[in-house]
Amino acid sequence: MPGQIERLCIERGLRMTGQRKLIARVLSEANDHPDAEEVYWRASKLDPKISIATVYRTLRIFENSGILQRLDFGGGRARFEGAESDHHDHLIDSSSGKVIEFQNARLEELQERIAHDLGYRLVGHRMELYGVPLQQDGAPKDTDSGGDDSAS
Amino acid sequence: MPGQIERLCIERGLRMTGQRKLIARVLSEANDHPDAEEVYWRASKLDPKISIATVYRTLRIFENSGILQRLDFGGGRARFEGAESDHHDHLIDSSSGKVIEFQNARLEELQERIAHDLGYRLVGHRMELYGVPLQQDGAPKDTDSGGDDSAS
DNA sequence: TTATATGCAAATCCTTTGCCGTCGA
DNA sequence: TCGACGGCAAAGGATTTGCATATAA
Repeated sequence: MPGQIERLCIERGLRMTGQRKLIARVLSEANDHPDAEEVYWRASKLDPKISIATVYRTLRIFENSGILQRLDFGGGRARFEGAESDHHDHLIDSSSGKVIEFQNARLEELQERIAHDLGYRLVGHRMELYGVPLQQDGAPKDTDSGGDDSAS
Repeated sequence: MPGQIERLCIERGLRMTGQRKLIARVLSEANDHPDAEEVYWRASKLDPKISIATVYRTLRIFENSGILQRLDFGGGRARFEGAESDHHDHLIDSSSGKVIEFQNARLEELQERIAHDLGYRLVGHRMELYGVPLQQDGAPKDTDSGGDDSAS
């Protein structure tokens, strides 16, 4: 039983080699947003002979086929997630690096409207929120804070 | 009369060398979001002997001092803008690469709320909208479109 | 004077590519 | 079969860094 990613590969007519099946499987089983090296490590456990070049090539092919979504949370390395899932954005926990997915219709709607008001048709967007856990006590008030780009 | 960037440098006690003054000036005069190489070209016109290494080093120092904001519009190179200006987000014209700045209070508010509802205190965020000019005729209806990361 | 900056070139990091043997359809 | 694919190592692009010299304070 092929995973969702492999199924999509077949749908798009991609040649399914052992390596691609493996990478597809790794991605289907991932609940996080691994970077290329991480995908490589996971795939290596199942096939120690796989090459990092193949991983990069395959990720790019999957991305170009609309099977994967390339993400950028800063830190210089691209990260990936399946593109099939319904749209969502990410909140990155600045203290732990943990990534939380969320959806918000009003947000989407607002973005469309903003783009439209500026004379554009929205064709894509990227949004990441960076936050620290509330709980405990934490800072009493807000903290406008400039954007903190690095999340390594 | 030092520009705004140089003034901030002095405030933070940074040693003001000729190169730093130059780079500060280039940044103060920029109305766009230049990358390191672009800053280098502009600075080179005023001091042909300046090194690209100095530009990179200086940009990083300014960023770490909270004087500059590092941006990432895809394309693999970091871009910069002064951090002093009031907060805004960016809309990138996918067809021309042009960058438009905008502000939207409801958006900010909504982001704060989303983070809070997820149990986080927002400490930063990054948002870019990618769009194509409306005008003319264009596609009749919407086009959800997956996220298009590249804007080179 | 003296710690800090700059220039230059080599080094790093992530990612892509040329070449050639291998393999899926 | 045969063109597409994978492995290896070298190439690339952006950015950083070691080292010796120059310079701001």
